[in-house]
Amino acid sequence: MATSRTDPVTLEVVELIGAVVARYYEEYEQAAAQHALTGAQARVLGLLSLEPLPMRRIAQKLKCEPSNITGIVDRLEARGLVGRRPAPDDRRVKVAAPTDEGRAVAHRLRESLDFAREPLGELTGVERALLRDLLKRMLGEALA
Amino acid sequence: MATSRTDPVTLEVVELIGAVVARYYEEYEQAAAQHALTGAQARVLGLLSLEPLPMRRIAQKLKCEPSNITGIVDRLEARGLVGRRPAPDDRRVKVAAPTDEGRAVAHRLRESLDFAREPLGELTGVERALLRDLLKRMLGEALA
DNA sequence: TATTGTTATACTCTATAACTATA
DNA sequence: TATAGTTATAGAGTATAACAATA
Repeated sequence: MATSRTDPVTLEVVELIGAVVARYYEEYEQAAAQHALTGAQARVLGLLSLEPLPMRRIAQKLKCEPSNITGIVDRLEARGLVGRRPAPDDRRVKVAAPTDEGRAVAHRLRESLDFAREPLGELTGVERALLRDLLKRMLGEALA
Repeated sequence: MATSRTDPVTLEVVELIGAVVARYYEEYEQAAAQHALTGAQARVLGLLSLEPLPMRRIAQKLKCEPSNITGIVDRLEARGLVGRRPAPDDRRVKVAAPTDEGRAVAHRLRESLDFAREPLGELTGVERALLRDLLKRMLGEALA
């Protein structure tokens, strides 16, 4: 197939994906700031609102060093959005979980993340399904 | 049309876009690190390799405060990748431009940004064109 | 006076290495 | 001894405010 890595359509798609990434990131930071959170704090809170996690697991999900998570959770805890509790079976492990207020903020945060929803309104249902399938194939096994 | 902001397909697409953004960002940082650059430094160098720019214009493009650009360009200049020169018509303005080595690094950086190219190999030419059109419509006027 | 770039300051995120408490 | 979390440290990005040079 005509799949040179530098064919015009491919380069165009690469540029468009760059634009999507820039816009998504920008709007994510703005949404976080509206709740007086940094991007990293918002990401951790969002993670924990799905499922309480040990510190080390948070670091794995965010692909950063565990030592960084200490400070981020510290600041979320100081705001009353997150709490730590020792795991019953291994007292070395500390599980971070959102408070009721933390869950509420995480929910409002998701609501205000209109980016990928509002512009999707431009597309018909069939087109959105098509886009979904193309993105899925593009991401391939990396979805795990 | 059945365009509720919370219909299942829309939510799925939102999640997929989040995955694309995460992967793109991660790989961008890695590519930058391979050249001993931070993400911000790589972005500025990439911008300047297209066109020399006054400090203030760089800040506008990166959507950050001008005071931040001083340090980023300082570090690129210390590495010999970028130079500053006063604008002839307004000596307040300093135009940053890549050196020959800066241009070479920017070029290699682009080469190593395989993300949105390699996985696009999964798609046929027709599918890539389809993806391009969908992304274009999604981004709408924001492409300016 | 207004604008460009810089400096000074404070905060956050990041990685590395050393430390503690458990296991 | 190994592992989970933390602390200490240093570098980088960010915003804000004040400043110098130029317009």
